[in-house]
Parts: sequence; C-alpha cells; structure tokens
Amino acid sequence: MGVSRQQAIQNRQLIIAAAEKLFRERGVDAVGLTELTKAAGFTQGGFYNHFESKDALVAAVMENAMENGASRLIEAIEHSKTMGLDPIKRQIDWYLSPDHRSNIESGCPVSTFVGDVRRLSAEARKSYAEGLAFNIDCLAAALAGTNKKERRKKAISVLSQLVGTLTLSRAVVEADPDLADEILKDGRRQLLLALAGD
Amino acid sequence: MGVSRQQAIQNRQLIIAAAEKLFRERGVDAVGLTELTKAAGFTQGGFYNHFESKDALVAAVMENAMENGASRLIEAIEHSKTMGLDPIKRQIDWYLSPDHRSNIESGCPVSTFVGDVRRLSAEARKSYAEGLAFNIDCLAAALAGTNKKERRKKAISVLSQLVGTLTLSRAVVEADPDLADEILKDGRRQLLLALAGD
DNA sequence: TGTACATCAGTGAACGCGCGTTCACTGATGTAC
DNA sequence: TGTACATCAGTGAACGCGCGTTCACTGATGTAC
Repeated sequence: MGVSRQQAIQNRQLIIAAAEKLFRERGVDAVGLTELTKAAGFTQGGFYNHFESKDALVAAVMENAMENGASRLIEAIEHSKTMGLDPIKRQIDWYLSPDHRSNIESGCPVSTFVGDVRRLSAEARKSYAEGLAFNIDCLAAALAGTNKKERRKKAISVLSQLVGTLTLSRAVVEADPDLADEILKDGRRQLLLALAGD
Repeated sequence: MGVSRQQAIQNRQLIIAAAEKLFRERGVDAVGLTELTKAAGFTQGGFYNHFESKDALVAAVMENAMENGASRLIEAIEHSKTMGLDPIKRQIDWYLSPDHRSNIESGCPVSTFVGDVRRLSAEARKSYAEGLAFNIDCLAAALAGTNKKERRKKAISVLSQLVGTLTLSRAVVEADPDLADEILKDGRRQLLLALAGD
C-alpha cells in the first residue's frame, strides 16, 4: 500500500508475467484471479486497479506473449546471421528440440496458444493473428531465394510444419514418449530435406 | 424414471455425444455438467448414474472421439481406393478445406484436441495417443512406396503438416480470414508438392 | 523548502453465481416365484 | 402366465466451494501552495 507510479507499472507487468506462465501451463479457464495475483505477489483485490476484467488481462497477456516471441525470433535470426549460420536451419533445430518441447512456460507462443486462441476474446485473437503474421514475415525474410512470393509460401509451410510437429509431440509426450520423439525427429528430418531440395 | 437397460446405454451415448460437441467448441473447462446434460436432454442429477466424475466423462469422450475419427479415416481411405483415386491426395484436399476448417464439431479429433489433451487426465491422454498412433498407421498403409519405414516417416510428417496447417488456419480465421486462407492453401500446395517429389 | 491534502495501488472481506457432486425420491423396467 | 418385489435411470433440490467482481479502508506517493 502506497506504491510509486513507476512501481505500479512494474507490478502490472508482474501480474501479466505470472498470468502468462499459468495460462500457458494450465489454460486460461483453469487459473483463477486469486491464484494468479498471489503468484505475482499480491492479493486479488488490487487486480482491478490494473485490469478492467479477466478478459482484459488475457488480451494483455496474449499481446505481451506474441511481442516477446517476435523479439526472440528476431534475435535468434540476427544471432545466426552474425555467426554465419543458416538461420532457418538453426530455428528448426531449436524449435523441434526436446528442450523446446518441454519449455511450455516460455517457448514459442504461436505453438503454445494455437489451440486456445480460438476460444479467447476478439482482442486476444487479434494479437495472436498479428503476432503470427509477423513471425511469417520474419521467416520469409530469413529464407534463401530471390522470389519474394515463393519465400512467403515457404515460410508459411515451414511454420505450419514446425507448429504441427511440436504440438503433436507435446500432446503425446506423457502418454507415449517414444511416439513423441519419433514425431519430433521425423518432422525435423522432413523439414530439412524439403529445405535442401529447393 | 423407469427406463430400459438398453435405453440407458443409449442415453449414456447421448451424453457423450453432447459433451463431445460442447468440449470441441468451447473447451472442457468452459462447459458445466448442468449445461451438458441439458444439451443431451436430461437433468444433471442423473449424470452420476453413467459416469463416476466429469473427468471420467472427459476420458469417455476422448476415447469415443478418437475411435470415431479412426473409423472415418478408414472409410475415407477405402472409399478413395474403390474409386481408384489416391487416398492421401484426397485426404489432404479434404483435411485442408474451408469446410473441414469450420467443422470443429465433428472434424478430425487429432487437430481439434491437439492443444487441449496435454491438460486433460492421463486416461484421456492415453486415448488420444492411441488414436494418433492408429491414424499414423492408416496413413502409412495408404501411402505409396515399398519401404515400410520410409512410409511411416512420411505419414508422420504429412500428418504433422496437416495438423499444423489446419490448427494455425483455425486460430486466425476470425481475426484475419485472408491469412487463414493463405495458410490453408500454401500448406496444401506444399504437401502435394512434397508428395509428388517422391 | 515545508506543510496539508488528494491520489490511488494494494488489502482483505464480502457479493452473487455456477461449478462438481450428493441425496432422497419416483416409477417403469426387470426378476423371482 | 400373473403377481409381488427389487432394481436403478432419471428428477430436482441442496451441498460446499472457488469463481470473477465489488467495496470500504489503508497509507505511502505525488501535488499544490
């Protein structure tokens, strides 16, 4: 009680960060505001000083998650380029790794929220769609080839395969770990083959 | 009040069917037992004559959905074969169609539940994993080529691309219909190209 | 610069509501003789 | 075959609980003079 304006803005971010982590792992509906604000270090009453409703928080979380995801993608591509490596191949290796599969908490939001976003508010859906469009643009720019339209088509199908492979592998990793690993490896192989075949 | 054993078994199936539809569209957590049993034509009190808990219903729904999905896949493949058409190409055309995209109610359960299953009970996850394994076997059997291992790898990567393309397209179809259509078309093109390139 | 007051982030209790689940009851179905 | 009784699917009210949200209050921060 009695907190500077600057601290309040930081606290808002703490709530968003705590919510993002919980929403990713358990889903929006399964996480209550009491638990969520407690995880951020507060009591539930103060929540409405920062957000108009739970829906407004969900929208803020989605926007934040997609923006951070985009930033991380840009950084990864830049990093690969400065090291003289193929950014797409490196992205595939990371995306379809067991590490990324188990990192739901802070992995790529495009995959983590792909099944949820359809049931969220229009505002959250908009943030997701904009984030996805940005991811496609980034991948297209990083792909080899001079034909811009072809690069875009390639970027879309590469991202679709990345998302499909990762989400399928995650879906069965506990019930059938061998199948989950097989999916991850075959998806990776297929993508690298398709990339080499151009 | 006074219902034959046979009728009771049918009623159980009515509850499962109503639940599957609602769970697909809105998610398990967002649908209560009162609404669900009412949709099936009953009051909530009788629910526990059929299921031990909501979790048990979810498991039954997942098992039922995956089994029906498998049956439909087999039928579709058989149908294509008797008509002398490539079953994989036809599957791709149907799977990545706007019709299937909008048919969440009874479309392929592998895609519809891929994002949810991770957060469901171990029993539901098991049904999903078994259903997925069966789908892969079916696709592998329907693929061209004599090398069994290669057919399986191909089946896995084709299914991953189908699921990734459809779920991404569904995720943005309301916020950005043009992007959703683009994803569907590019995924389809890429899959048919990859198939032709073998 | 110092003082008095307004602002507002955060607290914690409370609100109505719908959740999953339980239970006493009903009455046609199914069974025993 | 007909009668008496047991079974159990379905009803509808009720249970405790946690949900999202509201509210009176606190007290350091920020502002006005």
